[in-house]
Amino acid sequence: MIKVVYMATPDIAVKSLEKLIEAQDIKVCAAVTQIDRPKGRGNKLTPPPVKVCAIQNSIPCYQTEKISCDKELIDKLKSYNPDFFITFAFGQILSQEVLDIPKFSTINLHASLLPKYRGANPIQRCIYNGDTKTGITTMLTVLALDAGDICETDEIPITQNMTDIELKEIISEKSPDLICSTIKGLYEGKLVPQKQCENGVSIAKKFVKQDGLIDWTKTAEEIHNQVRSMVDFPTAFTYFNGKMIKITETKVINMEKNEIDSGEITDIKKEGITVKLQTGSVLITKVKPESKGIMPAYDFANGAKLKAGMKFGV
RNA sequence: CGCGGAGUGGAGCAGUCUGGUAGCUCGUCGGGCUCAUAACCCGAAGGUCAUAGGUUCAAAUCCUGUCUCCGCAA
Repeated sequence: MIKVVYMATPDIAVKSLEKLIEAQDIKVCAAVTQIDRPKGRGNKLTPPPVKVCAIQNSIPCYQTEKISCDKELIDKLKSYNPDFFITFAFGQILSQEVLDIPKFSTINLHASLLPKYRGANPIQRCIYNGDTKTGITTMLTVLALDAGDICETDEIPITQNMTDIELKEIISEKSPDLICSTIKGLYEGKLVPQKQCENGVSIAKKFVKQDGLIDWTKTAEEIHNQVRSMVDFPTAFTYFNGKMIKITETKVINMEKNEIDSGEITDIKKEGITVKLQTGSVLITKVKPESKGIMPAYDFANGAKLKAGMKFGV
């Protein structure tokens, strides 16, 4: 029986926890997550999804603000005599003292093909940059950011119109198997972790609100990649008549050069709103105005009295 | 009680400040035009104005409570 402690917070990591709980030869001794945080409108205190899942499955769940400083929790974790710590979108840096607790090692699942996209935001960044493939990687956790030896990887192709939400879903589905296979491989000594190649290192920073602002002088592809990479957060947006309009779905129509200096609405039809750019044209198909829900771009155009020749961004 | 916006035929909106006949762009249905159409022309159906009270001769509109949805901030 392999004893593990699972450290994770958001919903992308829930399926992996469920899988570990189901696995016959693995015992999840405990789960560790971030503390409940005020969230959403009204600042309601919300428990992290992993905690909810742990409680439903009667797994002891510990919450801490900073595990490295939490002496009591560290002692508690030691008492389980774990073989592995598993981290997946945990959101805290572990100290060497914590890393040394498990008999075998602490392994981390990272949502990129390392050494590319180390850091907090690999999933959205690869779409934003227009990559055609990404993946998930299990690695040994070391003190340096996502720099540990690679255990196993699984590639994921990124299709033309894939969004961050879809990619997250795929990662959430694929991660459980990779985690299980890695712990078993390490436990049985069949898996030998490989050093990361230091050449292709890149860092994926988190998006901030302002990253969502659409620059209409960019190319059709760049805008399309921006939109689909941040549907979940922060969501690409522009302005129309002084009000914020979020754009949640687009298509690239062409990449022809045009003699204009920024985006201009050229056509409005059922499929959506066509915006012509310096390089290419995008079709905006779904939109989310202030105070409203997501709606087809054509419906928005009808209500907002949008006409060809108008521009977004004001 | 963090700040703010919104709820009006099937969709998206205007009307609310200044109370007095339910409006606009679409969609749907029927008819016409057409070789034909997602185009155009004519006509029709469809709304307890989120909900519960209050004020008033009269409330979508003013006041109060409730529900739902959303933006910001964290």
